[in-house]
Amino acid sequence: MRIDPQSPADLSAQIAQAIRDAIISGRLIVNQRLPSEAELADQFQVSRPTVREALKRLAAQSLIRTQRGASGGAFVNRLNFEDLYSQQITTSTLLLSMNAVSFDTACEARYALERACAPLSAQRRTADHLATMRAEIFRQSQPGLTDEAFCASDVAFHRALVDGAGNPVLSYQLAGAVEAMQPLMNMITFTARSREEIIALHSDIADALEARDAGTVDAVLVKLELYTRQLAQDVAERKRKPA
Amino acid sequence: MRIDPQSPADLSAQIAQAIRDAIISGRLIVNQRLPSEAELADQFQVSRPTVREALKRLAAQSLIRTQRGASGGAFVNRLNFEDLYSQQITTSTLLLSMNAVSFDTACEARYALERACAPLSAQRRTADHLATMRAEIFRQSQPGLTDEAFCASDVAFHRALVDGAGNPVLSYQLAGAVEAMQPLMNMITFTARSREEIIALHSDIADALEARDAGTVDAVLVKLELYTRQLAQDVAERKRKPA
DNA sequence: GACTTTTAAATGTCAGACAAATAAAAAGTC
DNA sequence: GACTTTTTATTTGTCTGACATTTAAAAGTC
Repeated sequence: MRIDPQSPADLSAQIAQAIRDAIISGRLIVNQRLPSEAELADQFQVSRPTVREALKRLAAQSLIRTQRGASGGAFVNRLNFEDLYSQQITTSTLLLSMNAVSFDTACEARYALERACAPLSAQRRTADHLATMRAEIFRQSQPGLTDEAFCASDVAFHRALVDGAGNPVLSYQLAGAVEAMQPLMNMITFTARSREEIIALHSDIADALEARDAGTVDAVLVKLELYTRQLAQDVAERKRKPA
Repeated sequence: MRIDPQSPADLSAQIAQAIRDAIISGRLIVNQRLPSEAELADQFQVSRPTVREALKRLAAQSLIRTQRGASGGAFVNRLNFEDLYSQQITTSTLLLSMNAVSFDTACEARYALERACAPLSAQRRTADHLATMRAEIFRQSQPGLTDEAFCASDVAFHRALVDGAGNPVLSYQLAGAVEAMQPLMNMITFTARSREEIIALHSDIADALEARDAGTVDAVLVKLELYTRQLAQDVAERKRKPA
């Protein structure tokens, strides 16, 4: 692992990249301890604060974890989906809030992904997944529910659908898409409440999944997508020309 | 923006989270300049190195960029897909190489996502996308091509298919899945060369996309998935019992 | 007015120090 | 000897203060 002191890039960025490469290439393996900060500083011929900045960069990507104390140090982290979920959600939320992608584009991607999960979920969903979905549908039909709680339940419902596919990669990919849209969906439900319709569609999905009927699930998801995008469009128009 | 000095978490992590929250909530908007490191240190009542570690964490996630010199500083970054692609690829590659997910699971997710793009791509692909795909097919059929180059071309082909959907979110999600599998696919093609079959399937896809026939694209992708997973399984078995 | 020089502000880097946590080793106790 | 307590060494977390480097704007010069 070497760096180029003449490079215009920050030393800490170079060091982070060098260590990252070592992890990706397998020269550093999971749970292996990196040299101490002092040793790394010596090795790269930089000061300890510079090394620390590099390590913080890697920690931000969950590539390493650090422990204090004797026999502490920085260790190569085994990536787990928990960490990745939250990062994915943060990224997706920002993409939407910064207008880097339109709601329509995000919505299309979200339902495309969800429909990709549907056949797998119809095939593999367990009784647990079904029970979760039924429970969320029941919660959604409670009259006193706040809009926020309804949206959270909506997210949980779709989460169960996706998890039913039994593929953590798909779950991870969709976590961002679904959760990132919650704030915007919230805004929509505030103005255009139509819970009955959504609940009915959710019930259709649960029924179809119970019957392992992938085709129907897909069809209902298409309906739900159209409905969502229509609502978003209505809200957008109402905003442009407020009565 | 406040932090809790009593919290067990690192101060730099807390500060990073506080700034991250401010960006997500919209209190800090794109291209807005953050206070200087000295001001932030004063505001959070910590030292400048601690602030710097926090900023490096955010920089690692592409949330901010820094400029040196007068009127320099840290600025809220508009997320762009270029940055996100490479992060996604790094993450996906590590997930695979660390055995956090099996090749089979990754493969299933990858083709599920790709099939989700197929109908959109059949509808929206431009002549450009088709030309790219044809060019890659032609390259793949050149006899002198190395295995690495064949794989790279394979990636480029599928990239064009996905990009044809015209949805950057889907492209971004798939970038990781497809590119991360390249090294492993490489390994497979080394042992079980069967380029003709793959090229034939690629041609079928291009033809179907030209005819805007989503159903056929989907069917061919299913074939390709089965073929890929069969190959992977064969290689795995051969490894377990090496003749 | 156009060009050059100076200046100030900001990040990048360094050195050295101390605090706090932690595990291992050492000492003490029964 | 086995267990508990204390000590110690190691390592990260944080601070202070300093200097180098970059850069844009201000000042100066022709």
